Amino acid sequence: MAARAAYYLSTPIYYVNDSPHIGHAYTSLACDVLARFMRLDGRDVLFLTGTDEHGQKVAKSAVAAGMEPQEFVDQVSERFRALGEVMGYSNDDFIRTTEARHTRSCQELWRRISDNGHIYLGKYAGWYSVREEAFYAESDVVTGPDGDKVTASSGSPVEWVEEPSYFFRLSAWQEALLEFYEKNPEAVAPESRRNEVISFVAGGLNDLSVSRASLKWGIPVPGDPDHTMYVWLDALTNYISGTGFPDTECDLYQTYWPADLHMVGKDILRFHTVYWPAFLMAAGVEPPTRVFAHGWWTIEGEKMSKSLGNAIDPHHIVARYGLDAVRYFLLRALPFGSDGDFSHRAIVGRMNDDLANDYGNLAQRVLTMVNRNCGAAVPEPGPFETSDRTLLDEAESLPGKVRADLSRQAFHQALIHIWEVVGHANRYVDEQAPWVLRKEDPARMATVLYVVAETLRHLAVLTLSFMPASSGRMLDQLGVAQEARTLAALGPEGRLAPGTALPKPEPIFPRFVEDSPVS
RNA sequence: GGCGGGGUAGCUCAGUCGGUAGAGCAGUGGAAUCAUAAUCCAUGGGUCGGGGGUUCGAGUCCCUCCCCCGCUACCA
Repeated sequence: MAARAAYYLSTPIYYVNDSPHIGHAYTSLACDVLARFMRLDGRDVLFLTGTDEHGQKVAKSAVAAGMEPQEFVDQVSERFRALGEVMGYSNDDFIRTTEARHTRSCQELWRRISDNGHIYLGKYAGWYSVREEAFYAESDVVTGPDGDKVTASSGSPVEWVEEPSYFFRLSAWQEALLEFYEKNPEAVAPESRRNEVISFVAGGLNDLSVSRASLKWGIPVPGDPDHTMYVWLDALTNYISGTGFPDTECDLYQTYWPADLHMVGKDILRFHTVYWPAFLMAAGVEPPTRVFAHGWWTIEGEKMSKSLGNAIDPHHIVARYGLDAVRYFLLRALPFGSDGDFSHRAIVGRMNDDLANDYGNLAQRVLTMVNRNCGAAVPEPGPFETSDRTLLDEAESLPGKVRADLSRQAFHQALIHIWEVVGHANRYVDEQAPWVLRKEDPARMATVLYVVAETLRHLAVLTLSFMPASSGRMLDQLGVAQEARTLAALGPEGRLAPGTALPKPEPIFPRFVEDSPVS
């Protein structure tokens, strides 16, 4: 059993200036599968997502759109909520950095850091990229084709900024951070990212500018309203705002903080594994247990980019392939943490081979026989033979494997383990040939069909978090009651009750048939 | 430049403490016919990036070179 019943996980809060694309969908999807699985496993889950709505870039976009900033962010934040509905996310809360609860949380975190002596007023002078919300050293800036200064790495225009600024004494936290990584080997994943972070911190840290005097669209610095909090301090704090901070005595905070998992894309690894733990330690707050940085998607082999205009809109692929197929593909296509390629050919392969042929057809072939030959009810099994026991044992050992896989965010491995049983079950059906037994030994046929149905029950419950709708339909077809759809109900105690009436089965996972060529 | 990760069957990748190269997909042949023309079985002569070394024996250890990716540094 889990050492702790509560489980708190978060997506990053998404920057409202971006249009939702497959990358956002992917991060949240990974969290959603974990959240659903943990709930099935009896955990008390808090799954938080939301939007990041402050910053100079947002303010400029609002102006460009002819709107007040708040009006603008209200509108664009809604797109991320809509994405959640399309993708079927089960988040418990949706936080926005423009909410009062967040402002209060941010300002209190600042106060604590400041009271502990880790913030000082200095002067910032340097190149600043509005587009990237980031500062650049002189060495990273080059003169662009138009004579403007741009960053060497991305070509974003930069402007010279010189103003008073509050600084966070990040440089003082090097040793504490290294010790934190050392004592908490699970705190940064995957392993390769952990190495990167350690090597970055070991290379020395500079103090961090955490306020902007020229920026108005943000949270005012406590005690100095001329300054606005730097966007990353603002954004990261959402994770504790969502647990009721600064009311550290409230149930929410007591139950869920520190977070069990912050899921992030690899681009924001450093903010989450260096700055964020340092901010929290400086404020006397415990840092999160684990940060997992996943990889990027390419599209048909091409890097996703604005200039190529090939960013995938989740709404389109869900409309084309179906939600559950998309959910399955995104988590099965590659080892979680690696980069992957989204291609039409690949997703169709997974849909037809794994879902329709292997899994869906297994259910269909067995349930059809049950429907026609067992009075459309769960058959009454006789004594189990070795082959029956072998399959059932394997199905019953699956929850443990999947739980272990998902505890380290190995989604693909969990699915591989589940599909090993799908394959086993198909072979079992062929070997037992219930269509022959139907004439020669109906009692044995009933046992065989029962064993497969029971195996399907395990498979469907375990795929429920990945493909909620399809797996739910399969459980409907197996006559499994809603309250029995939990990991606790798996195993011998929760076996299907013989005699339970079953509906006429319908195919669950459709094959993807290519459109006929247009002449 | 430094650190780290990679270069294994047509494609995507596994390969634990060194012991005669594996999986899935695709291809080929066969069986079966309950099922979404789905399933099952059989089938891989691959210089394991190049070269050298250690060893009775090396994708698996050591050296070196080439290429790819990530992080990071530097640019007088």
